[in-house]
Amino acid sequence: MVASRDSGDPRARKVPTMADVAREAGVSSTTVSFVINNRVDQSISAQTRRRVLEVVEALGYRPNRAARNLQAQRTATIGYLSNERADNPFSGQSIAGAHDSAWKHGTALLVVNTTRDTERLLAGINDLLDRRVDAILFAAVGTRRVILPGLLSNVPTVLVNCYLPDDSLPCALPDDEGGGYAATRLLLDAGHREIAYLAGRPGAWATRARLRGYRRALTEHGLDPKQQIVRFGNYMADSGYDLTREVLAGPVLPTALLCGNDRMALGAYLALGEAGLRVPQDMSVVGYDDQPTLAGEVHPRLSTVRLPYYRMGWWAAEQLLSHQVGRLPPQTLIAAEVVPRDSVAAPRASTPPPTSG
Amino acid sequence: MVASRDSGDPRARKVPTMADVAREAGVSSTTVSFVINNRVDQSISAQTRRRVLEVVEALGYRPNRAARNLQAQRTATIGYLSNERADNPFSGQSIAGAHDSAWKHGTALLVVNTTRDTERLLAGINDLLDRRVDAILFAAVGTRRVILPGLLSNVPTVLVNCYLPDDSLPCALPDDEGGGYAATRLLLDAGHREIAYLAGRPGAWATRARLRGYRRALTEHGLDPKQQIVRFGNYMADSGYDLTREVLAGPVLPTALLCGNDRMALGAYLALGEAGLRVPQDMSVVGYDDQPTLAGEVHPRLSTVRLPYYRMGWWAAEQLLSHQVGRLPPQTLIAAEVVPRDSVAAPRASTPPPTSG
DNA sequence: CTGTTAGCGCCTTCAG
DNA sequence: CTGAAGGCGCTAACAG
Repeated sequence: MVASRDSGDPRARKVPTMADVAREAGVSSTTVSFVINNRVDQSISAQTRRRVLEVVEALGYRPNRAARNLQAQRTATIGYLSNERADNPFSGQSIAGAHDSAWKHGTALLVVNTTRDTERLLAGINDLLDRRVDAILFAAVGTRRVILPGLLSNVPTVLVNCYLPDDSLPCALPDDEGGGYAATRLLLDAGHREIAYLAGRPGAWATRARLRGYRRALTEHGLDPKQQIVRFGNYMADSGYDLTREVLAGPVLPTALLCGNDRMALGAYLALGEAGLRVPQDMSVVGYDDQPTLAGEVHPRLSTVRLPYYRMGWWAAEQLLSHQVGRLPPQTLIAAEVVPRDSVAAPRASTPPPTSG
Repeated sequence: MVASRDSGDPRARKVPTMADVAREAGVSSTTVSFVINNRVDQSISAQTRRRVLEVVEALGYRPNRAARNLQAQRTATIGYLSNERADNPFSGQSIAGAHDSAWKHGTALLVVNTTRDTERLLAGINDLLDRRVDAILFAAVGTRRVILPGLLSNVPTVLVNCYLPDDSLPCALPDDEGGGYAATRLLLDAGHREIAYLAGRPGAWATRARLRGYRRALTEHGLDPKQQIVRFGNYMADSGYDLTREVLAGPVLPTALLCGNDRMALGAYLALGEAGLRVPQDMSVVGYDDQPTLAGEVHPRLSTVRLPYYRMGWWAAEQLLSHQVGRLPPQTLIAAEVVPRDSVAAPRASTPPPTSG
């Protein structure tokens, strides 16, 4: 419920300025400024300070940031620029991470979505530059390589979820190899030896990284990756469904399905259900992403690996706001942690591996 | 790839000011201002205009918005304030809608997430006010009633996905009654007469509205809502799963399941699969929300109703930026459109209704 | 058609 | 311990 201050239209009452406070308190505006900003290098008598603060309170004075921005040559604002419309289930997390870090530093977040169009990207950067943001965080919706205009070298910039061909700007990337490794270990440690990998879109950065992790985990366990079933899909639930049916129709039945992401795992759930197989009793399933309102809610709750969107956003803003950008390595991997839930169990019976050589 | 303008550190080269342009072009800064802003009420000789533009180009001059903001007493910025951390799968859509509208108007979006804490909310509003945003869009993550501090009457404000007890601020709300009605009609039109409603959390605004729509559609079709199965859950997939099992175990089997949201529909899919029932051959299912990367991807693709997050955000920003706020009704319903996909078919056999009276 | 002057609201020298 | 003066970069008002 909003109680109108007065019956007139909003902002009718002139908002008090520092000069108003000064006049009312019988001091100069310089003094007011010192009090407002708690300047310790200046000594203000307790007397004066108190009077100023009283007037500030009485008038409801608040400093005008627009004026302060002009004079300070900084705006306590960082630009969050995304490479496409940030409306997927994860983008909010990355924005929230950047936001929370910024807020902690008394800084605001200006969000600008671009399209995949270069013109638009340029316009977005220019707008941010014109507004004199202190720094820019450029975020991609899906992990990828990007090409960016040189304009960005005019302001501290950190990349999130993407990287430049020449690594000329520091970036935060999800540790998908580590994630793939951890996901595989989860299954290995539960006793599985036949772990089919229902991978995502072939060629994608994430797909390749996760696959590397998968292979490394297998190898470390003395298993030959070449002996395992690996199929590629497209990261959509349907492809998980189709791939699972293919695998179920195949000659060798794995005891676990490692999926490219949670949506594919969901497709696997559906196909498994149709085939009369139970998760995890008949088949263990592991996803990837920890997709909000999905992974933790399906039945049985899906074991998965959390994509560190929030933390990437947070980390990038932290670097920007603590002026670390110059000292950063080209790429920083942010851990993707395993979220063990209910979709993994020990394999039913220890079936012998496809080849015992 | 970023090509550094020069080898020094960023911003080393002083960015040119309007005075620089004026000096270089041999005119006054007023003239430069007129040219830059394309002021039609002022007449500038083509000669002068061209020279100024050349210098602007040569120096790479761009107006400093911070300075302009101070002088213009407006910032071409609107604040997007959310009642809690906007990191769910939908919040990005609402931000994107507001953003796209703002961008069209040459306006930027300052995003501030608050927590459910009043202190923090107050701090967020004050920050936005201090920064002299031209307007504020207050968005709730889930549709609900809210209480807001009177501070907001100092700036044009529109609410999204929430409303005030006294309707003193205009708001955009999803037309969930219309959505519930449309979803039910989808099933009715396909020939279903026994439509169980697996509703969401009892008492929630959305639940009540959708239920009203459901009942209205039934009644219009000469069906008695009281004869239908209605169960309440909590909007999570698990409750859809549990409720579906309950219904399947019951004495009367409906031919269709109308679910409180897509996650519950997903739970229904899982339970149905386990029971050996196929969607839509054995049971039609309709969800609600059109949850991104979920509804359109499950197998079969889920028929649902799209929650108008993007459009609510867009609409609110439009009102704010076209100064319509004063003329708005207390509540504006934004249509929630049906998205027919593959999870609805005609009922297998026309079983007689539970009671034929 | 163009220039001069003043001021948006704040902060930072530099004097007292 | 406090005040006066000047300027951040831009635009509006008023001359000429």
